[in-house]
Amino acid sequence: MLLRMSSLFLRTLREDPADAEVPSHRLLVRAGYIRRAAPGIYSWLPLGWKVFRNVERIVREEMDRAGFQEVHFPALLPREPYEASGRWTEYGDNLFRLTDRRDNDMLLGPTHEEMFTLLVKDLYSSYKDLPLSIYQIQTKYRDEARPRAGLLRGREFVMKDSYSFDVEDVGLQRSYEEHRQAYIRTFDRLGLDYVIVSAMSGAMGGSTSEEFLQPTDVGEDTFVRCVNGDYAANVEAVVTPVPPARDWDGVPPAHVEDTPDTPTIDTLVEVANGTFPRADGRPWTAADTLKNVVVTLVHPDGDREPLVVGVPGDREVDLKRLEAAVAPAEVESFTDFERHPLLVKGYIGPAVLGEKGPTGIRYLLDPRVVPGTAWITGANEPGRHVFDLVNGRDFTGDGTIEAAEVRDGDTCPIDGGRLETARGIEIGHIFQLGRKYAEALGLQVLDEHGKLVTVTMGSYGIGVSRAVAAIVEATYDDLGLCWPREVAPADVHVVATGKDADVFETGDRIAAELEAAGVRVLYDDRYRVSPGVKFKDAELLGMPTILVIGKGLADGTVEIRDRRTGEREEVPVGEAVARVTAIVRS
RNA sequence: CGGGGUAUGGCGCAGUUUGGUAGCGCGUCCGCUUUGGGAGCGGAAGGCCGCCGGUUCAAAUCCGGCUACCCCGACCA
Repeated sequence: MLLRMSSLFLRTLREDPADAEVPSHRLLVRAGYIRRAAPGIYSWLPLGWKVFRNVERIVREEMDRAGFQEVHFPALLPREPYEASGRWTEYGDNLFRLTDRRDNDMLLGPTHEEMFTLLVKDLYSSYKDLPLSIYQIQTKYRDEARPRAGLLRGREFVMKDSYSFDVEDVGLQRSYEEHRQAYIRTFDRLGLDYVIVSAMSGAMGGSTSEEFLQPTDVGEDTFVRCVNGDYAANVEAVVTPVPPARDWDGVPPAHVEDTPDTPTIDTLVEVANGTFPRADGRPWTAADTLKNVVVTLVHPDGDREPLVVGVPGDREVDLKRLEAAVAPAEVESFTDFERHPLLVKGYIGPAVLGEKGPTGIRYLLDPRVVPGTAWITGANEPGRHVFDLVNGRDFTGDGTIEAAEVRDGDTCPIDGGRLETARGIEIGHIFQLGRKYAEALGLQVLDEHGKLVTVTMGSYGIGVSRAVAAIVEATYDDLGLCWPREVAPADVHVVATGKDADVFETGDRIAAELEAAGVRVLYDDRYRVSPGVKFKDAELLGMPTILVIGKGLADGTVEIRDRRTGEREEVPVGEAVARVTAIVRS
């Protein structure tokens, strides 16, 4: 259907909207693709809706091609299934809740694991029915504390979510791999320049998990990748290579020293260098100290447990990494020093820690704190620290934990190369859920021996509306939007400039012929609009090819421009349709 | 939830310090001119100045309270 600018429901803005910061948000609003309806909730206008549906179509085609079957659940859901899985309470304020006229609790679905699981349970009861992968493309509702950046984090958004059901673990791995391949094809077609990173399954339970990230500074996820290209991971999932254990021969016995007024690492290093210079003359640094950070874990059943994390003093504890490591427990700051008199704030040391120590508090160490390493650390008395305290000789932890911050330049766990940090938008996430939901909701089938077994599941998501924004972030330039052809609202933007009837007659004819040839056309047939306005709009709106009909017509030529490269070519009017068609099909 | 900011026509903003007819640019409508890089001239429509209360002869402006939105952080498959 030919899109005519003269009647298209569109108003482009000459200036940036004041409330939009990130490029995708700014440009989509300015180019008249979306409008804000409420915080984190957007309306789609004709051009935006076309892009959205193109993205949705590509996702659907690739899911169908992989043999997954599409279903469609309601967005408005009853409370019971979410009560059964525990998420009615777990989701907390992020759940949009409402009641119907009979006062029954309802919710707007934030995600649909429960519904899928129960549907399969309803219909299937034999191992012969499996494996099965089903999906939907559905509007999801999450009452985010802080929606931001337009489509990147909304309270209403569209997600494609798939679920796989298998009897055995190997089957789950196969289903997972099928989804992984389908995602690769999907994101390739969407024109994204994504990175696949190892991720934490976090609160979802389960084991293997990977994220598809579109690298960009405005992304909300931080990930690392090895400069040698053999490793990429979300910071939460980064594995620290463990240095070899060291020999502690020659390390003097541990000795406690007075270090007044040194509650922080900085003050400690200063006093250590001033009062206790090292024998070899090398100055103490923060990396020589062992920092013991107390936090409170809140377990899902409500139990509160203090935990001490020991990290080299030059690193902070990264709360996100810590939470990922202790999931499903949550982390709160520790304030209860009154009930734990042995914990001396600012001077906490290993001597009182550990499940077998005087406090009985679990003590987990950063992987860098290997046996044989010597540390300056708290002596559990105000103003006192212990020097040359050796792991394995003088203290041990209850295990290790990945909770220290990850930094640019850290070491790759695969080949020892340098890790670089970057930000990205999460556009897809695949993981092996395992049996958590199947167990909670009683999804079992009979195996070949007639025995009931619990089904193992995988869960796979693509943020469809978010992908629209991610594509913009990956493709925009100074002039405006710049769509990859397959998701663009049209293949070619035909611009008629000038006032001659000839120009518009030619434009009408070429637009019609292009449409007849199967080329999607946006036709700027606005009369009495100056050429400058039309060119600016064409660049802002971002169709991949622009065909200008104007002053060249006197010489029998029109101009074809590539929106991305800016390249221009003059072609005879008679060849314009064939030329554009060839470009579109190439 | 903590910190910062903003709220004036469809959009972007000035006006608030020092109370006195509500303004500018863009957009929209009408007329004439203009047509290869966001045209010109003339005319017009469009505003409970976020809300509630107070002070005052008089409040966009001063005072008190509230709300909404944006940004940073916390939170968030």
